[in-house]
Amino acid sequence: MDMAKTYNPSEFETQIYEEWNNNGYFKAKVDPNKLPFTIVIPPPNITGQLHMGHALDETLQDALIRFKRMQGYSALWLPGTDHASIATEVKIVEQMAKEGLTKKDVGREGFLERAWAWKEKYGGRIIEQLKTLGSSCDWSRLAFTMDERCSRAVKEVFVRLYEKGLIYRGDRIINWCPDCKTALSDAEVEYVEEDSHLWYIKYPVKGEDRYLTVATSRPETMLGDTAVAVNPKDKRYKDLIGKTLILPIVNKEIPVISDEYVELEFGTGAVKITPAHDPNDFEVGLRHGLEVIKVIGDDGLMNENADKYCGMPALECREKIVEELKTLGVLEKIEPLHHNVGHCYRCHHTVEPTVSKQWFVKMEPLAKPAIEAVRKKSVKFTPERFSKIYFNWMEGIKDWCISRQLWWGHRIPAYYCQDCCEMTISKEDVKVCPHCGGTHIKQDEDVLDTWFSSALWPFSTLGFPDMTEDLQYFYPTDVLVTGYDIIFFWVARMIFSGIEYMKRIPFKNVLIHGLVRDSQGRKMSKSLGNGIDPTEVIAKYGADTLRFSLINGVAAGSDMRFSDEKIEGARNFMNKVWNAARFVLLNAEGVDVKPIKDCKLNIADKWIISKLNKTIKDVTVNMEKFELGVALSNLYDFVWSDFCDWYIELTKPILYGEDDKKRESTVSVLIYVLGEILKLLHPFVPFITEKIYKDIPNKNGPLMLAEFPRYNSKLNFSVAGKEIEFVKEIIKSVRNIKSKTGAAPSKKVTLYIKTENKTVIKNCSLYIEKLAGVENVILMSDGITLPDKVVSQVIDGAEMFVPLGELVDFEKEVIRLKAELEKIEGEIQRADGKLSNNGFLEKAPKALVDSEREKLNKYVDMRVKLKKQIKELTD
RNA sequence: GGAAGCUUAGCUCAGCUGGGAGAGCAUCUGCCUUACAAGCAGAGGGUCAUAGGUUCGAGCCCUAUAGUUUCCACCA
Repeated sequence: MDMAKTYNPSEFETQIYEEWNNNGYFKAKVDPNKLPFTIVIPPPNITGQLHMGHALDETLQDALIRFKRMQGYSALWLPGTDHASIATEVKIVEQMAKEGLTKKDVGREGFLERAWAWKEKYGGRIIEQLKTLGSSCDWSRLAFTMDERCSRAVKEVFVRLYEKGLIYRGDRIINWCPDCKTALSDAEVEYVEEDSHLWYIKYPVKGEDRYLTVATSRPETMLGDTAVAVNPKDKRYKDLIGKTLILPIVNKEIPVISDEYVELEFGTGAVKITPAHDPNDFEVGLRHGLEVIKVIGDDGLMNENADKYCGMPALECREKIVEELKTLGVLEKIEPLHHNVGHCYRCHHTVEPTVSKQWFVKMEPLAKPAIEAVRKKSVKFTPERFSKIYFNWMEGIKDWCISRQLWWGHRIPAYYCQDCCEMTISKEDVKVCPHCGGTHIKQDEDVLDTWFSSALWPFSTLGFPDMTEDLQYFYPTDVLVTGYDIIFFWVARMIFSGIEYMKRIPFKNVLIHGLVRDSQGRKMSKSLGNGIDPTEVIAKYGADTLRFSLINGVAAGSDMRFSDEKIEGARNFMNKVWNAARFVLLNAEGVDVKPIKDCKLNIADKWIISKLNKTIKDVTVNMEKFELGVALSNLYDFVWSDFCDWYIELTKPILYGEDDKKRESTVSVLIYVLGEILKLLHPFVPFITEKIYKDIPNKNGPLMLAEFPRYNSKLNFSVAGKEIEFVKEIIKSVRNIKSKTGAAPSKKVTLYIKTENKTVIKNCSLYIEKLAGVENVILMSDGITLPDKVVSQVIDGAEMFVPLGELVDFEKEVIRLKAELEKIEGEIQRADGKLSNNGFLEKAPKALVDSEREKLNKYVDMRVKLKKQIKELTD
């Protein structure tokens, strides 16, 4: 045995990881004799550094994949990274800015060169960090959303969708980020509540001496107004419908139209319509055939349509317009307004709804079967409630804007002929126009939304569009593990993509986990500086400690608070496992360890084996239900409470005793149970378990390839189990007596026991003596009389007496016994209450009624004995 | 405006198809007992948010209320 005296993970984690990796244990093979089990990693951004969210996500996946691998599946965990279009592009732009360069300066080619160089330099950083966490990914299949395989899949899908009429290009209102200078999808806009104002502006009616007042939160857009709308039911404005207004400042004639969309209560009930800069106005414009006039440019500055305001930032223009309206005398009033304003999810700049020519995916036909798949439970969410969030989003889904005015990403495979102006969509580069034979071809400048390639991830990484062996064997994948924050961005899109292109769902299960928050429940963020860096935790405490602290006791789907205390708790458990293993292995030295089936098992052995067997069942069931937090705490309890606190203590009298045969068999059981514990724990804490396993005798192969323990109904020894529980109660009682009476735990006492279960006590007297600090166990029978002054305790099935001489304060002892009596009285009342209730007797299951009756008898019996003891003391 | 979650010990949270309220941390007491003081033994601590209801029986199911968190929608 070469285990160090203290648990020091930094001494072995790296080495063990290399052993696994170098020996190819992570590689998944297409094996017709095995069932596949597949997880594709949510690809971290190449710009990313490992944070707690990743750590949780990857640990869950690694635990699942290791569990399934040990169960005999051909388990593939497919790793990869995401090119993260916007996020990466922003980084490159920042980097160039330091050199005083802009995108324009270096050009598209130069920019992409830099981006790829950046990817080569930093893209692997997070992969290395994943390795320190112990991730058992098949690195030979490492993918990247912009590698050749994935890019091919992207083009294939784009072309197919276009040909099917599900991708179209058109002028639509989209969300524009003036800072990132690109269009965004609806999902990429976050709404934030802000305080603003509502400006009431009087629009003069043409040829009449009256006004129509409109209310707006964005006066600068009035330059692009092409109508004012009122509700057809609004009596106030009935006569104005169809009339013409003079748009102030611009002095343009615009009509008053009627549209249901206008709310009567809000503002004045009259809405200025700016189709170019508001989604609702755009819709109204379509219905009424209104002109679309853009006044704010893509750079966030007012454009040439804004006339004298041209070139001015929109917000500044707003102030100027308000001033001008004031001088014109058409500003009626200003009211405070609290409303939601859209922001870019990447840079948090205010987004500008604007009309723009973009590419869209028609969502309705795709959403339908995707909704159906979840409804039919072909795809199951864990926890189930997340399917509601999914339905909610999918059912109200709008077309997906997929083009981005960026350079880093998959360039849209649309080619425009300069000669005939025809467009060609093609998987291959187009050099010659298929329409006119011209050669002046320009490819679309835009790239695709990052999530367009992410949506294909479960099959693009396996070889799609080719029906590769991998794709046939490993698809559909089994479980997708991710946070609830990307259900819309990613999960939903993978589901409809898988169904559309593969004709099969991409995964059977979606395991949703929550966010890792700080100890006060706040989101961990760079700006708050409250984040705990997982790489630091790994360096200081080891990956196992981190993994344990992230999983133990955490319920699926809910956020968790993470703190130093949690880490310490986890570390303490690792230390406990380490030391227990050390105890077992030290005692096993020089002993011939046999399989337990060849051992003569004693009562304690049978008890721990039964407990282990139950734990195996609980852990397995909970793993299958994706309740990893519960599974791990089952293990925690078993290892610490049952194995360490009791079984190891129970083995000591034998290990330190004289009987070699007994010692041999006890060591064998210790080794067996420890081995099983290591297997059960391995998916969660792979390093420490593999390290200890090296010293386990009679094993074959590494722990990570060992077979996961299986529940065995033959290993339930219920009689022995009950007997040990009885003995435990006796030991606890003696300890309790000592503690309550102020006697030192080490003080040896004589214990008198009155019980029907004499054999158990005889067989276990050694345990009682060693664990409770008892010198002599005396079984009460005829002819044995108790000393005068004793402290007593009544438990189910036994009465105990300990003479403690002068040490005891008898008044205190009477108080203690009376308190005990009171408890028993309470129990009797409860049981009696139930049993005197006819409803209970008639309707409750018979077994329950019987057990209540049994309990009542037991308590009544205990009451008699307690009363007798109190009487003896007070006489 | 719509939806979902949460409310259990001082703190953080478990609690399964309804059948005697649990863990970790913290607190108190006593222990360096030859695996572990990162430990051992013992103890205290809860009207399960509130009010109704269903049931023989409710922390769990139903209804309402309050507090809290989150998601969606976007009404100018």
